[in-house]
Amino acid sequence: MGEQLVVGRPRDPRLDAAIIDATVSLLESRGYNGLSLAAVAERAGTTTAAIYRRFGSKSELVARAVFRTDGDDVVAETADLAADLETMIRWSVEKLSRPAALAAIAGLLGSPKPSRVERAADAAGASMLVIERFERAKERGELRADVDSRVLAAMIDGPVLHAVLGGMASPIDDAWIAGLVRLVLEGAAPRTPVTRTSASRSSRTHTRSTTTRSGKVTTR
Amino acid sequence: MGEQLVVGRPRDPRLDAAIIDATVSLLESRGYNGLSLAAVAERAGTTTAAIYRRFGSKSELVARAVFRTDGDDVVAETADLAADLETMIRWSVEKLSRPAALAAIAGLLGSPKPSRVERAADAAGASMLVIERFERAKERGELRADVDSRVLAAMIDGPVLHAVLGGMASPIDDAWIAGLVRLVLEGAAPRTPVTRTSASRSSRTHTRSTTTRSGKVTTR
DNA sequence: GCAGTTTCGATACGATCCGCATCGTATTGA
DNA sequence: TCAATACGATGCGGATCGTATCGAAACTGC
Repeated sequence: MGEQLVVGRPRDPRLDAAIIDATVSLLESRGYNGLSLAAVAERAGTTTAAIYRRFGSKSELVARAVFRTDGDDVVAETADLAADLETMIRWSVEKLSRPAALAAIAGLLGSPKPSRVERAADAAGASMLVIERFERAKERGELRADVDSRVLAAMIDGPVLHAVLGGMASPIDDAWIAGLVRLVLEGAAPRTPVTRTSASRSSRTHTRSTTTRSGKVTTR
Repeated sequence: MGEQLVVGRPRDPRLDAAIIDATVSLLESRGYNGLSLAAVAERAGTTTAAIYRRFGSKSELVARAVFRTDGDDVVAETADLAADLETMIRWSVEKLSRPAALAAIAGLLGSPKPSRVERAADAAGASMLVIERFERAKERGELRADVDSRVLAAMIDGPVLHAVLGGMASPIDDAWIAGLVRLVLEGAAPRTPVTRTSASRSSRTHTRSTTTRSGKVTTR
C-alpha cells in the first residue's frame, strides 16, 4: 500500500509523531466534534497543510491516530485457553478504555463511512485474532466444533465494547474479565449432571412461574 | 418536566412532528456529522428558529428524535428462557439497526455528556430489562446462581452492539441470535470433560513486535 | 554542482455550519 | 384591547473543514 516516493524532501518524522500525539491528546480533552485541525496543527507546531499531506480527512487522521495497530496485536497461545482469552480481553480493554478511543469510535460512527467503522471495530476488538485463537482451540478439541467462531468472537469483543461504551458503570477488572471468560466457556445454564452440593434437585422449581406472555415496562 | 406556558400562541404540533421526522430521515441518510439544522428546517418546512425554540442544541434534537420510544421496551417472560432471550435480542437488534440510532449514539458519544451516553446505551441495549429477566431466571433455578447478571447482560447486549457497529459484516438473522443464546446458556466448552490430550503442546506465545507488557509501542 | 521533486511554514480563501438575534405578522388567553 | 408567545424570513458572528498559493528548504539521481 502507501509506498512513499523517494524523490523530494522527506517528511519530517517528528511532525508525524507530533501530529499523532496532538490528535490523541486533544481527542481526549475535547472529543471528536471539538477537535479542530487548527488546534492539532498548533499544538504539533505546524500547520494544517502538513496534516492534509498525511491524512485525507479529519476522520482518517483520527482513525489512524487512535487505532494504529502497528503490530502490537497479540495472540496469546498457551495451553490454557481461558488464560489466553483473559489476556486478549485485557489487551482489548486497555486499548478501548483510552478516552481517545471512545471519542474516535464516536466520531467515526458519525461520519458516513461504514468501511472505516468496520476497520476501527476490527482493530479495536481484534476480532480476527480472537477468531484465529478459537479456530485453533477447536482443532484441539478444547471447544465444541459446532459453535460459530464469529459469534464466539462477538461474545468476547461485544461485552468489552458494551462495557466501555456504557461509561464504566461496572468496572472492568480482572474479576469481570474472568467471569466473562468463564461464562463463554462454561455457559450460564446449570450443570445438569453436576454434583456441586445438595442443590441437586427442585428446591423450588416452579413456585413462581408467572408465565405472562410479555410485559410492558415503562422505563423512567 | 418541560411544562409549556399557557399564554401566547401555542406551538404548532405539526411542526413538532415534521421536525422529528426530518431529523430521523436525514440522520439516516447523512449521519450525525452530516446532519445540518438548516436541512432539517427546510425539509420540515420551517426554519432553524423554530427548531431552537424546541431543542436546545443539535445533540438534544437528535437524542429526543431517536430515543423517543418511552415505554415500548419489552420484557419477554414465558417459561422458555431461551425463547425470551431471543425475543429481547431481536427487539434490541431492530432498535439498534436503524441507521438513525447509530448516528445518534455516535453524536451523543461525541459530545461531552456522560449522562446522556449512559442513557443512550441503556435505551439501546435495554440492559436493565435483560438483567431483570436474568434475575428471575436465577430465582427459578434456570441459571446458575453464581453468575453475575451484569456480565450476563453484557453478553447479550454486547455482541448485538458489536455486530451492529461492525457494519453488518455478519448478518444478524435468527440463526445468529439463536447461536448467541445457545452459547450464553450452554457455553462453548465441550460437554464431556476433556480429553486433554496434548495439552502441553506448544506453550509459546504469538506476538508480533515488541514485548507487549504494559506495552509502549515504539513503532516507526 | 544541478535539475527535479517534494515538504516545509505561512497565509489566505470559499463553503459550510451552529447558534442567536432581529423584524413584522399571526395566534392565543386574560 | 392587551400581553405574551410562535411563526416565517433574514441575517450575522464565530468557527470549522478542506484547498490553494508562495517562497524557501531538503533530498535523490545525474
